[in-house]
Formats: sequence, structure tokens, C-alpha cells
Amino acid sequence: MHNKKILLIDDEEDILEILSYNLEKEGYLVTTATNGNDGIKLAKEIIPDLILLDVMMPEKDGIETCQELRLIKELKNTLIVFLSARSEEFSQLAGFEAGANDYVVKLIKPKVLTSKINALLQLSSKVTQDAKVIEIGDLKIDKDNVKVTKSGQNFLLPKKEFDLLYLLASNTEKVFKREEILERVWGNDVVVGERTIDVHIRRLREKLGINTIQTLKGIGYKLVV
Amino acid sequence: MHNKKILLIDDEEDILEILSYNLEKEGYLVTTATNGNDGIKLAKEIIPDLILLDVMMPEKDGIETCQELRLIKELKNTLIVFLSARSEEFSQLAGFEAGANDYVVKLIKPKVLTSKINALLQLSSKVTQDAKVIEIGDLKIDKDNVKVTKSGQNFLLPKKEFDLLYLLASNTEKVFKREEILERVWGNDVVVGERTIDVHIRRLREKLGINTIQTLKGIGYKLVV
DNA sequence: TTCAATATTAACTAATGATGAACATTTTGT
DNA sequence: ACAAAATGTTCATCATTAGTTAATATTGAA
Repeated sequence: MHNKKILLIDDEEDILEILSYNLEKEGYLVTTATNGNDGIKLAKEIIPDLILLDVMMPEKDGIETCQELRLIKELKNTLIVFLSARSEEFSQLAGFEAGANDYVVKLIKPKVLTSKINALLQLSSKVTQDAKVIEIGDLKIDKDNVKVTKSGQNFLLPKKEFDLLYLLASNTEKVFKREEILERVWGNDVVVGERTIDVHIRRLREKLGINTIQTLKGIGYKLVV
Repeated sequence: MHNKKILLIDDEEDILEILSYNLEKEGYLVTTATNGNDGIKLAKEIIPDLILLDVMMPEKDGIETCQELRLIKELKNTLIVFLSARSEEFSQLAGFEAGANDYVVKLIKPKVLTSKINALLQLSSKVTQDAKVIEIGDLKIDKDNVKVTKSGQNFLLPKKEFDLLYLLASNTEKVFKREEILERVWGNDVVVGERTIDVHIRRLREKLGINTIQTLKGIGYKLVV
């Protein structure tokens, strides 16, 4: 859990709601303000990691707000990102002069926004796709499509079986200790009995052939070619 | 068919593969090189319309490569776009000084990249989208006319059902996760219950035949031939 | 050979999706 | 503008599959 704090300043409630929803789903702690002055007050209080600031607001606009925020020394490590309805050059330039770190068009899709924010806060983006297809001998394991092919023949493995196979396949010849398997396939907080692994291994063997997965008694399992 | 040529220069094979795949799907003729020198040699040979150039490469980096490319008179009409893992100010500025036409962050979604490239090459993104008729077995899906034909028989699907089918059909065998379906058919800011997907899937199955759409429990759905 | 570790099988439980019908919303025709 | 039809969503219940456990058999290293 990263627990990064984000402050949203925008006069439109709808925008606040949509952004809050999406950012909170990403695990951020979100605070909102509907005008520049409230925003500045809140920023001093909570010292957010990032402030999303609407450029166009009644009374005190985003640029003015940004200038004031930049004068607050406690916020020197806070990133400020402008939100705008359109990517208008003037605002953009003025925004950067005022000290903003990035600029995001408001009608942007939330996914794009969140991945941009993840990037800014230097969190590895969940969105990053690695299109991993592992090939081992006549075995082909396609992570994205949750698909396993053995010498042309297709298997539809249940999720857990697939995850287990994928783990083993991610490093052939490496011996995965039972403990490690539990941690990486089931997760640390899930408690399942030791036999559960055996059963999944057995079902995989049934489908892939008995020799593919080797047992190392007292240690764990490994996948061989 | 536009037949524009793109040269990719990047030291990471994975990146080359992902980009090639996506660009070729868009109808580009893609050539790749894994270092600056090879890239320059290839560029002279094929005179691409656009070069995608990694900024960070061992030996000869992107900026240096770009400077050399800009000296080749046959390439005066070739666009050069930088790829970078991060939007780092230094590289960006240096890149433009070296003569690059645009700048793209590498972890960008392929869709964003291709649309950016379409824009650069002055192809209306419509061109790539229209006249899309997907044919899968005896299924014919006509995006423009929102019309579905199965073995000669015509269906008029409601919008959501059509969108869902079209998404699945856009990449047969690919597993679409529920999350992805929600995002791409309903949009990220629309909140609908999980069951809504099921119901639409069911109605599609009713019309297309039960075997066409496969369920992957706990993961999502895919369309098979 | 011994016995702790693992394999195997079947039964059990939990998770997830399918289904039918009601309800809500939007679109269409008049 | 209205009513009717079409489309879209939700809900409750049922069915199926995935995942787990437990009981017993088998294995292989000390």
C-alpha cells in the first residue's frame, strides 16, 4: 500500500466525484476542495503528495492558486498538476510558469489519468502491459490470454492452476519452495493447507504430462523442459 | 492501404515486439533495428516515413543517432519521434534540438501511440477505423452499419450488445477481462453492476449460439471461432 | 527399513456465472 | 408530447465450476 495523498481542487462536483472514485480505487487518499482558497487551506493541513488543480475556477483561478501554493514551503515536495477542459496553449504555458509539474486534459479517460499520476508519483503503473508469452519446449503459456498450448493443443486452465503453472514457468529449472509458491500464488494473507498445492500440481500434471513438473521432496517443485 | 514505412530503433527486444505488433496491425510496414548504427544503415536503405527512436541506448544513444540521421539528405522528409521510458525534461529538450519531430513516452498504451503516429503521418484516424468488417467463421460484423450477419442471416443487435460483440470480435482468442470490458464498452465513469455484462453475454449467446463466447471463470470472456 | 513428505482420490465448500423476470431508461412513431 | 416499443440494468435464485480439505496410499531419502 502506498498511501499517497492527493488533493483535488475543482469547482465542478461531478468531476470531483469521478476523479475521487477512480483515484481511491487506485489506493490513493483523496481530499477535495471546490475552490482555490479552501484548497490552499487544506493543502497546508494535509500536505498532499500531489495536487490536481482545475485551471478554470470562479474567483481564484488555478494559476493564481498554484502561485500561492508554491509559496508555501511545506509543499515544496508536492507535485501540482493542472486539469483543464481543453489543452489550451496559453493556460498550459502560464501553468508551467506558475510552477505546475504536469498538465492533464480533464476529459481524459480516468485510466489515463491514473496511470499518469502513478507515473508522476513514480509508482509502477498497473497499466503497463508486458505481453508475456513464455515458451518452454512445446509448451506455450500466454499470460494475457490466460491460455496454455501444448504442442498445438489448447488447454483452458482454471485461474489458480494457471497462476501456479505460470509461476513455475517463469523460471524453469528454478526450484520453487512450497513457501514461495504459497506466497506468490495464494498471497501472504491467504491461509490454505499444504495439500492444496499438491492437488493443483497433480491436476497440472494430468493435463501437461507427468514428467513436466518435478518434485523435490522436502523442498518444492520445478518445471523442466 | 497506406503502406507507410516505419523504422523502430530500440535496444529492448520486448519493446520492438510490442510496437511492431501494434503498428503492423495498423497497416504499417515495420522494420526494426536494435542499435543506432544498424538503424542508420537501414534508414538509408528503406527511407522510412517515420523513425521511432529510443533515447536511451547503449553505445550510440538516440540523440546522437538522430543528429546523424538528420544529416542524410534522403531522409529530409522522414519524421523522427523519440521514445523514452520517462518524460525527462533534459532528453526532451535535447531531443528537439537534435531535430526530432515529436516525443512519446514509452510506457504509453499502444492505442495512444498508434493514434499519435496516425496523426503525425497525417492519416485521419478515421481511415483506419472505417470500413471495418470483421469476419469470423460464418459471423460477419459490420461496424459502420452496426450489422451482424450469421451464415447469411441478419441480426440487428442493440448498441450495447453490438459494442460488446465487436470488442470480443476485435481480437478473437484474446481473453477480455471483466474490468476491460466494462472500461471499453461502458466507459470508465459509468458504474454498472457486474451482472450487466453477464446478461449481455447471455443475449448474445442466445443469438449467436452458445459456443461462440467462452467463459473463463474469475477472469473474463473470449470469442472463439 | 522407516517414516515424514508427497500423491491420489473423492467429498465438500466457496466462488462465480447463468438465468428469468422485473424494473428503468431511452428511443421511436404518431 | 405521448404512448408503445426497444433497450438497458438490476435482482434473486439456480447451476456449475473452482478451490480446498481430509483420508488414505505411495514414495524416496536418511
